[in-house]
Amino acid sequence: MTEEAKNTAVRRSYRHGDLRRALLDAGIALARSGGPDAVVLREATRQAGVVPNAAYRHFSSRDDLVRAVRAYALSQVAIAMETELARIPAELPPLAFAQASVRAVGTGYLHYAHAEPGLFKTAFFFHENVDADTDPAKAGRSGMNPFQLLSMALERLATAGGLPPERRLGAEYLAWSAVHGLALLVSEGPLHGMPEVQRQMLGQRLLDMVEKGL
Amino acid sequence: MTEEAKNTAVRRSYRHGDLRRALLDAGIALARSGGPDAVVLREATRQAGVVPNAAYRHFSSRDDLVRAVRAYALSQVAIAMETELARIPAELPPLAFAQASVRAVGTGYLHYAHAEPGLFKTAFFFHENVDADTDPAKAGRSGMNPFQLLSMALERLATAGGLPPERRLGAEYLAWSAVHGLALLVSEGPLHGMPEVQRQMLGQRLLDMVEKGL
DNA sequence: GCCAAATGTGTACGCCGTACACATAAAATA
DNA sequence: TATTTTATGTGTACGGCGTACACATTTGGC
Repeated sequence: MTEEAKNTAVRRSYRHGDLRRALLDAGIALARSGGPDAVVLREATRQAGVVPNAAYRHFSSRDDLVRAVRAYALSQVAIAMETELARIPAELPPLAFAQASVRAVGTGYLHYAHAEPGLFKTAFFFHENVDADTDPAKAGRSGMNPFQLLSMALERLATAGGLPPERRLGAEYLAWSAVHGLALLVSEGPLHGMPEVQRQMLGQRLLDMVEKGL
Repeated sequence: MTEEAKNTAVRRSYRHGDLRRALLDAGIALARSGGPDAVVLREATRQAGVVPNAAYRHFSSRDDLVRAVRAYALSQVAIAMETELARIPAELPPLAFAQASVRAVGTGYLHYAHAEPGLFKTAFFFHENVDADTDPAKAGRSGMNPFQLLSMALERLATAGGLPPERRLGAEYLAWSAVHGLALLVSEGPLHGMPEVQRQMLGQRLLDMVEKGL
């Protein structure tokens, strides 16, 4: 037992080893199964096998913990988008490549919202404590956040001639609106639990709509 | 003082008069300034000048009170939509009338989301306790809920030939997605506090997108 | 080896939702 | 009108939450 007292295990020594990590993991697990409201500080400390107040050595408040979980969730969303982007054949003609990029970021976004509703909701749970630098997103794997990835895709589209310059400004928000709305209906709204096939179908039609209507 | 001890007033007699109404009013006020999470039962009873447990004679739980507030908020959304629908000149040619209808319901929805972010969020706060008959909405003034009003507008569009039959199925959800997404970005998201003009502009462009892309 | 900094503990407070027994006013019945 | 039932508000209590403050223990630098 060279290394004991790890993240989820109930440690035996006074010191924990990496309590911050353990609390974050617990917070992520809680958010995964219930969204941001389910991230309760005392429960996280319980899972880490530590007294409630120990958390305050690593997070200044419950909200601070939620923020950390949100940063994680946002990076996961970014990764989901990047994964879809990576599937695009590089040899595609410019316009097709750009269109595929827009669809890819949308698909990744929708996919994550369906696969991890709780974390998705945590990632884009505005409402409270929105500080400018955190919003709309934190880091991704490529160093870009979800919003930046969307902007990039739309810029590709504009450059390739698929998006008239006069419609460029604010296009991120229009596309984001459409995709975000469907993501919510699917992840926690009336479309929750919809069969996979129908969900993908609806996602594709929504992206058609965005592409045609932008 | 023929009638005293009304809604917000702190009554003097043992009986309140209409505690249920007073609690609902308080709940609405709380939701208005902070969304569903701000609806705290004890505060509502405080505002009604009554002991906490008195609430349980009228609402079986806090969630029950929130549900009542949500029903109110939904009816207000419906009314906002109906108000916009009423502005449409009846003598318009069928297709134009149908298109105007779709825009009207979208505009009403967006307008309410901007004017009453807290209540809007309460109205469409899925996530918890979604029971089939309550979802997606409760009653409006015309007896229709927001979702039904949207469906009606889209049906007009389909009938007028503005929406190909093969694209009719699920069109409500596509349109709803787009509008709902923007409503969220505006009411509690990164677009919160955006100047009125820009907001309306963005709303119109979004509805353009929906119209062209559906 | 000693001291200071970092990290976990103990105790306590005021919120919250809500269960249960009790008090009182209004309505129904006689 | 007198009495009983029912509706409605009160009192007390419990456990859970976030978190403030003082205290204990370990670790790391000198």
